[in-house]
Amino acid sequence: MARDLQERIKKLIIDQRLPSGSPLPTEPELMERLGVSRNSVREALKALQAMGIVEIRHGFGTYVGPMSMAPMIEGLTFRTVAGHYRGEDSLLQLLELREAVEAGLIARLAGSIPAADLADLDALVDRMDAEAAGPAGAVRAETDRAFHAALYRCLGNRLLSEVMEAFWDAFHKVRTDLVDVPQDPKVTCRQHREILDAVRSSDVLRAERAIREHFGNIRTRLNAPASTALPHPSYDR
Amino acid sequence: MARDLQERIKKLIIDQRLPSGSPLPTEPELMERLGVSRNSVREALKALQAMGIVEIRHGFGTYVGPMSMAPMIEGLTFRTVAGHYRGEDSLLQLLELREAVEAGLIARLAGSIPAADLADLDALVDRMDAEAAGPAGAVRAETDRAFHAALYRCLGNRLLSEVMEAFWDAFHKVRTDLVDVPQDPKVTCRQHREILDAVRSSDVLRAERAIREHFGNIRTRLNAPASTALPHPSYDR
DNA sequence: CTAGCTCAGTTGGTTAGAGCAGCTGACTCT
DNA sequence: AGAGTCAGCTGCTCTAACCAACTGAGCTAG
Repeated sequence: MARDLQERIKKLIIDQRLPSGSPLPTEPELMERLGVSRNSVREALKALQAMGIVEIRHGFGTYVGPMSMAPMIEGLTFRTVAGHYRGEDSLLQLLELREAVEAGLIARLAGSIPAADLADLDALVDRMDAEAAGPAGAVRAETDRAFHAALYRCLGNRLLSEVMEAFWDAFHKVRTDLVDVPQDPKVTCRQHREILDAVRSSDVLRAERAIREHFGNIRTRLNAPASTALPHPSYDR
Repeated sequence: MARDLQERIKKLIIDQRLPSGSPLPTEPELMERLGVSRNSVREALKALQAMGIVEIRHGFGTYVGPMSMAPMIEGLTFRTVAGHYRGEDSLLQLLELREAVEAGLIARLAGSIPAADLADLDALVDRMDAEAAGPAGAVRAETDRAFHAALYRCLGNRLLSEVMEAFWDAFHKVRTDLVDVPQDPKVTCRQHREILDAVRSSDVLRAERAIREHFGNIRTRLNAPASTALPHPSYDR
């Protein structure tokens, strides 16, 4: 029945064509319309919130959610962390997934990427160089993220962008929490520039090779420290 | 605080290295251990259930979930349906995502796929032929699904397989519910066989081309019927 | 007249207690 | 010894009350 409740609320959203951000009926209203107690309504809403379908703002109301991939990040992160602690190579599996998506996309990019995006990417690689040479001696994670996001922006596929960012986020979270990955910022910069140059020159094969090399590099570094499995590394996410 | 509760339960699972299927404390036990009311415990568990992290069995107990991608399917399906009804090309975006993943994977497959898997794939394509020539005159969806699942089985990446099946499921659900896609079973069979042959002959480029052609075919059929947007096609999922 | 504060009303958040419903396992009757 | 039954666990739903966050109208002070 709880299951059914969720479906009925979803149906409400779909049937009324409610866009993201639209206000949903208040809890008492839903109680009456669905003929169940407040408790059940709340449990259904909680579940829908966990799936990103609704957004609940305390003292304000309930709204149709942004339909982002945020809940997927959380689920994926948890799954990967749990798998890692149980000795599975879940982090590597996540990396392979990222590699597959990006390698499959890069072909569509080469040659059709707008000049404006290329300029943005140039700026990002320049920033990587600066960060590598700077006091930290490492490329900031945010810069790496921005590069990969900017790369596929021109495809005009919101779902694609969000899924890739979700994968990136989950990977990043788990990596920083669980394993101490050595960085060679010079190599990182070089590989990103190679990807960019390949895309710019419309060379599909070279672009795909560059992407795979980049991920191969991450993979190598991942295996290097033998997956530091701390005895009880308090999980705090 | 509800947020915090979920985190504490997740931390419980992680810290104790509980594998999928392990029993979790009962609701009264969680009440006491976490110092909150039963209602709050239940809402947290509902949210975790929606993310696939726990599994609740009425009259039996609460268990660590299978960590499958099932919740993602649901979220993705809903997102796609909602987007479609609002006039977005969300179904096409989902298809592009599938294409990207499969195109990015096929290269790793060509040449390294075991003979046993090839035999399974042969059998599946044969079944497709039989179904196409049979009374229904169309390839069963389950057969198509099985083909794509079997193709990447040998990569030994559970996450990958599940994500791809999740994408397939979401796509299939939305397509069958929303748009009336014309099928040419002969073409479907031919394209699957071409993919299989390309993989068997270790021809990376040909395999990738075959995959892209297959998805291109689906894409064409998707656009053909001008996305039948019914006025109020009662949503029942 | 306006800027800021205050307070009432609305909305979601939490607690408590009671009874319902599904499953298991031991006990009993045949 | 086997099948039926019942007590006990488990999660599920409901009711009712109060807490906490936010909004907006109205008031007060500048």
